[in-house]
Amino acid sequence: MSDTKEKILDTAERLIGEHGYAATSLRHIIAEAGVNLAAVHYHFGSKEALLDAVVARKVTPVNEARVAWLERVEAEAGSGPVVVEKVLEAFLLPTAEVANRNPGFVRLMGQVLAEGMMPRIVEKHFQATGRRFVSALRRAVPDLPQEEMLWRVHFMVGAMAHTMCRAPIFPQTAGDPSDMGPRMQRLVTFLGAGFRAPATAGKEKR
Amino acid sequence: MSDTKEKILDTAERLIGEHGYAATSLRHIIAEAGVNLAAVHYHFGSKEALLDAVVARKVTPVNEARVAWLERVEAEAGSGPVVVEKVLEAFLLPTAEVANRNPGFVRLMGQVLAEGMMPRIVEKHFQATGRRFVSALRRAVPDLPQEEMLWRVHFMVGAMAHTMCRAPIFPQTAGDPSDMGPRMQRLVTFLGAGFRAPATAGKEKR
DNA sequence: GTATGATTCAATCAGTTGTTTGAGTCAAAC
DNA sequence: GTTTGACTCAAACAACTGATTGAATCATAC
Repeated sequence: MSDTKEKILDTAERLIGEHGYAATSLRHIIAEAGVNLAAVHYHFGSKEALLDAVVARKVTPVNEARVAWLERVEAEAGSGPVVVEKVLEAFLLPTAEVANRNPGFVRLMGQVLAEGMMPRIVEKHFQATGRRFVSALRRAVPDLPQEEMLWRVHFMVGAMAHTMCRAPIFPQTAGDPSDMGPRMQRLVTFLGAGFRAPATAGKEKR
Repeated sequence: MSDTKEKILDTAERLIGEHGYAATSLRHIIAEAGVNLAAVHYHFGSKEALLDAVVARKVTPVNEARVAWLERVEAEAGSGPVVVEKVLEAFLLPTAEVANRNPGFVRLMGQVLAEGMMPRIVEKHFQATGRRFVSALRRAVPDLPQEEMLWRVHFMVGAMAHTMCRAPIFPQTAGDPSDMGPRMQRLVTFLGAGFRAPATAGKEKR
């Protein structure tokens, strides 16, 4: 791959991860990358296509790692029940692994989801893997009504996106703030308990 | 309050809630509001100050309702333990109540948090109430280490923000999609179980 | 060496951004 | 009736946006 092309991808990944898609201009990117503006359109065609390329470059291996991990979990479970935390680990920990050698990418993924940018791009790169994991979760929590399951997946996406790209509001005492591992582990604990919770009673409250 | 000023606030609230702060221009706002561009700067001074005014207008009563509800919960608990779900209800259900007569505002609040826009604004309007609820949660889950508590609050904010301003990725079968009540109730169930979960073991996985 | 195709470059396009200006309008105060 | 202050208006500001152009550069193949 051309050196210029790679510099653009790297810089776009970092800047969009930091400031979001709408707030990051092509001129910010090319200035930091030290390349010409026209190179962006030459190599990618448009700003939106650049974002797509940035996402595509790294999300595919992550999704493959997720599915591979999930298949390992399902194989271990055999015909017995799947532990929901194991499914969540298969989904969340691959990003943590990537994050430690590539923090910019994880923030970008969080931004893509949190900013709600380009539903088309989200759909394109996450739909297939997403459905795969929804099935796995359904098997892990079989008693939960389908609708409540899907809401909980929605909650999970929100918590995950926020965790991947935002600094905590309240100061954390912990060690290395760039190490995603521990916080993802905590997230698994948190979400696992959430998925295990009995379905919400249909009563109106208060 | 001037008619023009109110129209600007209403329209800004709706449009920023729909598209985010960076993606909403003042000209979009004034076109839909049917007012003059200069009126924005006359009444508010700048785009950022407009956002501040939009948030301030309605977040104060919501935060007051939250704290009042929380005080009711704490009074009922007396010196006994506080139920974590009750605390979460005090935090989340006031927004659902507002949402049903004012959907634009809740989406805006979600955007403000999800887009990570204006940390200053978030701090200004949420810090005090936030600390109040962190204390209440600490009392509701006293065995949880402080650090893990704060992470869970972080997860909660993410799930909440996402729920308030994004359509679910996977199609939901449910009834009225604009009714925030049921989904907030489900969120309380989900988050409540998450907060109740025992602290994450410090072991490295895999 | 020359032709070829890929890549880079500065310059420019038309359109949008937040913001400012100064003249104009209007109702209430005197 | 005039003055005053609050408000609205069209017009313009400079800066920035994503995108396009056509000439210049480069390595490679012939």
